[in-house]
Amino acid sequence: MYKEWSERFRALGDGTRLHILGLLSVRDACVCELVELLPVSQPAVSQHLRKLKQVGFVREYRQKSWVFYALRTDLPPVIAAFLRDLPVAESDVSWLSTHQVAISCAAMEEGSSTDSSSLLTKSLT
Amino acid sequence: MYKEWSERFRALGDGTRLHILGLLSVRDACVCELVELLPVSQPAVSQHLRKLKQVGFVREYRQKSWVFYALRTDLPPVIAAFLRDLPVAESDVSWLSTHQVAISCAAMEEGSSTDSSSLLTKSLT
DNA sequence: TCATGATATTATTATATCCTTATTTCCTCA
DNA sequence: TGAGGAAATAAGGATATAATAATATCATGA
Repeated sequence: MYKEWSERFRALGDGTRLHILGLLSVRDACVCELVELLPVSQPAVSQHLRKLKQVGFVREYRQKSWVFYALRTDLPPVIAAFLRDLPVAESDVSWLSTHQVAISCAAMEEGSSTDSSSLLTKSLT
Repeated sequence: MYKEWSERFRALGDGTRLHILGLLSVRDACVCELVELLPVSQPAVSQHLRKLKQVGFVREYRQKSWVFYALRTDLPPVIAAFLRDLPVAESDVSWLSTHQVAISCAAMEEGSSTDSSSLLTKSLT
């Protein structure tokens, strides 16, 4: 009866995963960006993302060479409410706003317009 | 930054503890009642209660020979909202409603009126 | 199709978690 | 004050978790 919710909460019960969710609440991000912003190795980030995907908190989509992760829009209301209030470090927000490596690269490589914000508004398929 | 919340969620990340919180959302209960309703030993129940107390989800108070546990009323809003929606097995609800061992004993022993419901409405000190 | 870079998986280790049994502590009340 | 019951703590073992390093997979573009 409580198995599903205990799994969801275990997924939230780790500082690194909360950090990831906070970052994704600012904008979608690819794995390499998360690796830059988090104090753990790339495999560790991958494993955390897998866990977050298993419980249905994030989805992934491929953009050029990069795998982007995004918060799902069909989160349980309690979880969605929590993530809305989740604080994000100012330094993280500014990094994501300015130093957008992968998004810049993607935008350049596909020769699209200078509006790279379209990458941030992907809807859940 | 995320330490406090990850600890709270780790406390919720266990089926037995969610079960306990569900029971306490019906009414306050003493440890021996929880032991009867849960499929684990008395020390295990005590340890779960300690963890729930450490993160501020429950409080304890003594009533005669028994230690009662109750949900705190100053929970973080997200947690309070979750607990309001948390389902409780019908069998648990009926056990707590009818087979109220410790409360009956306490009421009898202190020779009080037949209204044992006062025990259920303790406010947080 | 092959090389490359991005991500995922595997193997391993250290630590944390959760259970049990045994024991101790702490109230209550005779 | 001391006997008895209720609950907490301690000790120990099995499993889960989270990190790393090493390796494998996979998509892209030349």
